[in-house]
Amino acid sequence: MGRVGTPQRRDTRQRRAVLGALTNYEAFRSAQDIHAAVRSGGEAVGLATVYRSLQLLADAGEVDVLRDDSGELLYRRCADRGHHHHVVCRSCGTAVEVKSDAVGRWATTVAEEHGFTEVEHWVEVFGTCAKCARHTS
Amino acid sequence: MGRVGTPQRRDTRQRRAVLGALTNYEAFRSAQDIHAAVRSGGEAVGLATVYRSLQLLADAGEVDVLRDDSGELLYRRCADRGHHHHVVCRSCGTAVEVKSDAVGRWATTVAEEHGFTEVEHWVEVFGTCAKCARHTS
DNA sequence: TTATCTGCAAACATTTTGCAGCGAG
DNA sequence: CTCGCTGCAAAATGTTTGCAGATAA
Repeated sequence: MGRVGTPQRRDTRQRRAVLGALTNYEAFRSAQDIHAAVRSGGEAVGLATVYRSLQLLADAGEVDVLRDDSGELLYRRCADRGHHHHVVCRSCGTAVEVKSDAVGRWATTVAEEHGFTEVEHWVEVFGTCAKCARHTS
Repeated sequence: MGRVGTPQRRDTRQRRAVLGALTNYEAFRSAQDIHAAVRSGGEAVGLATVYRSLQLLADAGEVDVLRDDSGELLYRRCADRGHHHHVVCRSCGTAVEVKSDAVGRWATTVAEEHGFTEVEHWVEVFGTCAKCARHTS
């Protein structure tokens, strides 16, 4: 009879490196950017391992994930582990965490009015942050 | 001196076929699904042409685009040409158009409070539609 | 006639996966 | 000693693009 349930998680040098790169970093970044950051920090970690670690962290709710316009996945470790949204800078990825029960309630209500169940909502706000506005103008 | 501005749009059999497949179809579908639908309707159209047509239609605001969980782009022709959101069925793609000035105002306000400009928001609601809930249960 | 469109195949970019060896527990 | 993890390279996926010929206007 096969093993069920979540396998043990091991504490490896590579996973510590990925988590380290995410900690206290305010911008959403792609897996490739994070990989580059880890490497330039002196740690040798394979790209596939970075992808696998990020997936694990995302599944565990340790990091937030969103897609940019081009469809690339971006990752960031947020202070708030609960449900929240982001205001993300289109140009540098910097993000601010935002809470709003109102939006969630609106989504659920509207969906249920149309006969939908198991309602989930996805809200992201994009803009140009103050710093990037200064550089660009 | 080179030509500037939008090139002429030609009315071809292929584009009519793609637009036809989108007209009065309530679900969001991938380019590949739409391609299959066009073909099974008896029209010979290349996949690349379908992609190009959809891009053109999307740029013109004639069709709405969103990404599903897997990152695939889905297309649908909506009645409302203005800004609106969708409640989309996770399982069949059927979508209901929803208007909400409140959500837009909330997004803009919150973003500006944090110093962001050129604010844009992205809101989609996912759920299981009544029909699919019946089939699955 | 001529600029745009089409089809095909090749190119792309991101992400996933198979596998053999490594290493945490 | 085991079973999960890693690195690499190969595969998979969805989408885009170059080019030569077809075709609206």
